[in-house]
Amino acid sequence: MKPDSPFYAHTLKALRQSELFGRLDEAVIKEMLLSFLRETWSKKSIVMHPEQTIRRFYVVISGRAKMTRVNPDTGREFTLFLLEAGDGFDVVSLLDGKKHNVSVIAMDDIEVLTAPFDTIHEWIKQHPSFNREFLPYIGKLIRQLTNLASDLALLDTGTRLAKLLLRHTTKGTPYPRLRLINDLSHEELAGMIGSVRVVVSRYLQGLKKEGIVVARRGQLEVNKLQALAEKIERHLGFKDK
Amino acid sequence: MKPDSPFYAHTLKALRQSELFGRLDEAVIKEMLLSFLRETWSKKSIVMHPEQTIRRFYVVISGRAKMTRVNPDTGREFTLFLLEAGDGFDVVSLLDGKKHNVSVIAMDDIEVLTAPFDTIHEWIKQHPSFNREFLPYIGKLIRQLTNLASDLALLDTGTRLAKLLLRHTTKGTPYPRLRLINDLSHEELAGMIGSVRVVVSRYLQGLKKEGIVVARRGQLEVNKLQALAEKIERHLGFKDK
DNA sequence: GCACTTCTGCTACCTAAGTCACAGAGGTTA
DNA sequence: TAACCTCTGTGACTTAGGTAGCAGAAGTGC
Repeated sequence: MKPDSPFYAHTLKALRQSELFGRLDEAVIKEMLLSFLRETWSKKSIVMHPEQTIRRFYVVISGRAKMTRVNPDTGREFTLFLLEAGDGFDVVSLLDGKKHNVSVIAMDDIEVLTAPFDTIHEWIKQHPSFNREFLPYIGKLIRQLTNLASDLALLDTGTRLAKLLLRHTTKGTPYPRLRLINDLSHEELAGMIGSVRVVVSRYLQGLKKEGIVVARRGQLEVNKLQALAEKIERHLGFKDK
Repeated sequence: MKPDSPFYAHTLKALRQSELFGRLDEAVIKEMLLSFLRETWSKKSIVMHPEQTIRRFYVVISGRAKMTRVNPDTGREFTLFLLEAGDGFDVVSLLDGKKHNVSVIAMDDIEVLTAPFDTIHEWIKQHPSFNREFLPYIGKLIRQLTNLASDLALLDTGTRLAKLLLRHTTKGTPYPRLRLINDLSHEELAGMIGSVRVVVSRYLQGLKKEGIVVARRGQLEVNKLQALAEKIERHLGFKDK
């Protein structure tokens, strides 16, 4: 992407705020941005399917996307990651060069940057500072995945849902705010905790009746942050979040 | 570990055969080995608990260990990784420097090498060749975890068990061999697929009756590799293993 | 060789969480 | 504004997978 592009300024800004690029020297970021191509994808479109995982690396600039895997028998979809501005994919293929059986689907109209794997590999080699940001980012990914897996193995659906909500709630004044997932359908929420629409609906009813959440079609808010946290604590002792 | 140690030779050999160190120059391996300390741990002992994750990095030289997380309410244990010779832990804390809520427990009498995080970070910085081996290794970890999580979310217990067995079976002549997990108790196997002893026993009975596996106390073998694979295929279309 | 522990198999039972089906509310499109 | 689609709520039903408990087999330690 060239500096004279009409999108240059806000794209650069997004990179500056990202975990992967934010702490790099201005000159380095700009150099990298030169190698990136900008793409836009409309809501619900498939940004990357399994066959394409080995080609290019993507960075989300605006909007949300989900990385999913589907059970072809039942048609059930499981969301491995919710990707937002600053997130990159697919990290696995980038690391080991092999195909990865996941799809990435846009949840909003989104903007992404993309560059070939070779370019990223070159950056890792040439810019120790980039490597230094990249490694902790991968650490965060693994952390998320270990939590996801052990939650699935050890907790019931109600607790997993409560954790999902808690994780995305920020204590705001005067009210807490549910970030990033507040407008998702029950179907989507279910996909994120490895369950099914009906079951999520049921549990949400429970939370509504207790006054812990407030919901209307496509809009969810957490009302009693404390009560939500207690609900989870009672069911387990994990502190790792 | 100094070259005159009685364990030097076979430790060096183990490193040479490992994924992380195997392809490094002889001189580099030897230099690294100098910084490592050797420890031994007896079966069932806790090699590392959550509080210790931030201190040192470990590499397994011989024997097996499991990385687990426990639900304090139910006491149920879930095995995130089975670690064997060549595997390192804890990668997450190494990458982001934060505590990680996992324990590592020896499943045999084991030997490990250990070095402070700073040392490993230094290697990553100083030895591009090490970084080059390290990144794909992390890729493998993430791959394993995404599979673990999506299997838990999308597949039934029987299929997960079948996949566990298949994954550790090597086509040998004249018979296939079940590697690494052939002597584990049903309890341990259950921990690896996020289930419970009784349920695993049940499914194993089924497999025995079909002649797919042969088992006696603490000894499990796969007899009909093909049949096992078909059992899984029927239940899903994943090719990612 | 005996006592003790660990593992396996099996039965009976319970329940969380799934499927199916339908109706009405709320948005969106023509 | 009518027709359509998507989302949510709910009831009835099924079932996979869990708990509890016990007995005997197989190892282990003394």
